[in-house]
Amino acid sequence: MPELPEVETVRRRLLTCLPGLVVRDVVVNDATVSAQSETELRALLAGRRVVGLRRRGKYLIVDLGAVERPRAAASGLGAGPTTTVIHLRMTGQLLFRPGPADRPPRFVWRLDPQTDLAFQDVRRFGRLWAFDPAAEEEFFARMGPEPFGDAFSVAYLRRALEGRSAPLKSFLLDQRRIAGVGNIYADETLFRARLHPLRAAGSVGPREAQRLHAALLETLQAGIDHEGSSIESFVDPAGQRGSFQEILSVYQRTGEPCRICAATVRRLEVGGRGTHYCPSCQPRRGGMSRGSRRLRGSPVPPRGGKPPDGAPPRG
DNA sequence: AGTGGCTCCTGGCGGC
DNA sequence: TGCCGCCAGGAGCCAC
Repeated sequence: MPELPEVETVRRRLLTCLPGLVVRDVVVNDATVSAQSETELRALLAGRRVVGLRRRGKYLIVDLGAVERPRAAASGLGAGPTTTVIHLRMTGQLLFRPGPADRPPRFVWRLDPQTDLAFQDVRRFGRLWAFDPAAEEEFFARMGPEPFGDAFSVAYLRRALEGRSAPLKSFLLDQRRIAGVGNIYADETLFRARLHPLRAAGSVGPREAQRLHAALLETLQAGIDHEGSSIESFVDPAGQRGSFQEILSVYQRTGEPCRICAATVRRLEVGGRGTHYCPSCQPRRGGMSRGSRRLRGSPVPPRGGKPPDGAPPRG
């Protein structure tokens, strides 16, 4: 399921071939893919050249320039530049050469020179938006900072965690706090940070917050380096699968031995989402490390107090 | 405001 | 073999 590393992988692949092409036409085969009609989308996209590819969280942004020959554009909606946004959600795929499929792509961009960019999406959760670039800020107004951006500092993370009773797992999945984290990278991040997914976000101490910050960046970067996780159906626009799923520590490894300590990986449900963790590396009580059994059963540190955190850095 | 639960959607899978 | 029901989850919506 496409999260930040998968969307970034798609962006990088598209970057090698999409910019410079001109959208000649838009075909919508499934009207639920966009709140806008095929006619509206055509008016906003057709005749425009792809001038940029960006990513915001799990959203892929395709920047289109102004119509170069205005007479060719549909009238009524102007001919200025357009920002298009695509969310792949669970099973969305942008493909240049779609394989045989039971159903037609949900939408197709017909490009010049002769190329089709097709959006295949079995579960039909994916979405497409198109709007004036001036509306972009409002579109993303409620989304939290980019993990790799300057705004996502340890200080920011500590402020965001402060006072929250929600479990860490739910906190990481909340796009208003941090952009781009989904179920796979949330579980893997908490494992790397040695934090239990049910720990209240507000119970995380300063050193734990620092660990969580580092773990998130390391986990996401590893995902990007491996060109994403192909757990269900993720493939990049050339049809290539990522390999991050081959090095997962806990996600979907229920019942298997932890790669660090050999304890059995467990599964529980948090906020309706399957959640995987190592009960030994990620103890329920704050900050307790493997081997720090003397602390087992000790009370949760008072809020704002310094939690026990003598865990050695994991190497 | 924060939090949790429900909903959408469909292929795959286990159980009978 | 065939059918039924459950499971996966991103994000919007709603209730409390």
